[in-house]
Amino acid sequence: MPDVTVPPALPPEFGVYFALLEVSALVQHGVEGQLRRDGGLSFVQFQILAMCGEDPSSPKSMTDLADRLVHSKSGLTYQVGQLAKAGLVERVPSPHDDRAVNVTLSAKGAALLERVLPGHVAVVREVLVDALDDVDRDELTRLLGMVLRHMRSQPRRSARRASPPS
Amino acid sequence: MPDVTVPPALPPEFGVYFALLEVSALVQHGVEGQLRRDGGLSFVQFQILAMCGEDPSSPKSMTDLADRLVHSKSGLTYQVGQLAKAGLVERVPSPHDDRAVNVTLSAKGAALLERVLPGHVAVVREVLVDALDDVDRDELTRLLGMVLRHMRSQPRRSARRASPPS
DNA sequence: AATAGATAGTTCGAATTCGAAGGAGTTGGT
DNA sequence: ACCAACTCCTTCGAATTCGAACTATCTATT
Repeated sequence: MPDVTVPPALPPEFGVYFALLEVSALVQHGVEGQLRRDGGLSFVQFQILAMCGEDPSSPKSMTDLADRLVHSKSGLTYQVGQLAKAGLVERVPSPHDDRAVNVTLSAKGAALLERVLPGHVAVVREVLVDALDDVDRDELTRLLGMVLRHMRSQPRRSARRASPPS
Repeated sequence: MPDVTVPPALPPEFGVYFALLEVSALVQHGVEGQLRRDGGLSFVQFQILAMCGEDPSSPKSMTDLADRLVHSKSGLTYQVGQLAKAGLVERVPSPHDDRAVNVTLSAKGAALLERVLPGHVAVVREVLVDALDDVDRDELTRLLGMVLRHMRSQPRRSARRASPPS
């Protein structure tokens, strides 16, 4: 019998880490089915549409979308291409920066978003929102907001690895 | 200005949804870099190793892993294949069920896991754990645990068949 | 036992993802 | 005006992911 080395247990405060990952994965999975059925959309595509519809007065660049959705830029190029091909979004050259491309919802895209949203809301409610009462839900929102602020305040992705030797 | 913006069409209690998704994506992204650098592992591969090392006395089947990591079975087959090819895990036929395959850490896999874990813990701590004080972190853990229980009480992920409700 | 229906895992093709490399535009210092 | 460094986005190839179809095994009912 191979002696099984017991891997070092993680510190107990890391329960929050695993719980977070699993909850988020389960929510995404639950939502993906609905989006596919009701609108033929992948989760990422839905996120792009939702973000574009969020505030039409401030158009979103590819980089804005990639940062917020935590997606690679090349992946975004691909998905925005798919959505554009389907006539759901339009690429609009930025007036201020000739390098940038803004992505806006087309009328068709806005209509699809509205068609998909009720079912989406229902699934998220069933799977996530209804798991907690109002007080606990507000508390969870507050705590996640704190984490988000903490993360956003940290250095960008160009984080150089601190050489540990010294 | 609120920390968490929500598309106008969504009820306000859905802030928790967007916050959850973004936090989780950022944590994963932060962790991926460290895993790749320190161990040449993808996040999924690390999760598989970590889960196998969690409690060697209770071996994990492919389905166990797929359910817990919220991954497709075919994707798991691929990744376990990669890990086995690298000599990090071993496929062991289940003694109780000839259909099932259990995945166990090899000595090499356990060693790699131990080598990668300290840096991993450091990144998770920096990015997530340190965002909150002890009280808030425990509270977040508790709330996520409640959501998890709620989700798990619902039909399994594998439950997917066209069976007419007679 | 014998059958039907679930379950475990794999294989396959198609779609998606990422990182690296590259083209084009912008910025700031001189 | 110039040049270097930076940013925005796309293209490309390789790796990963999923769902559907399939084989083999288990379970429950008859």
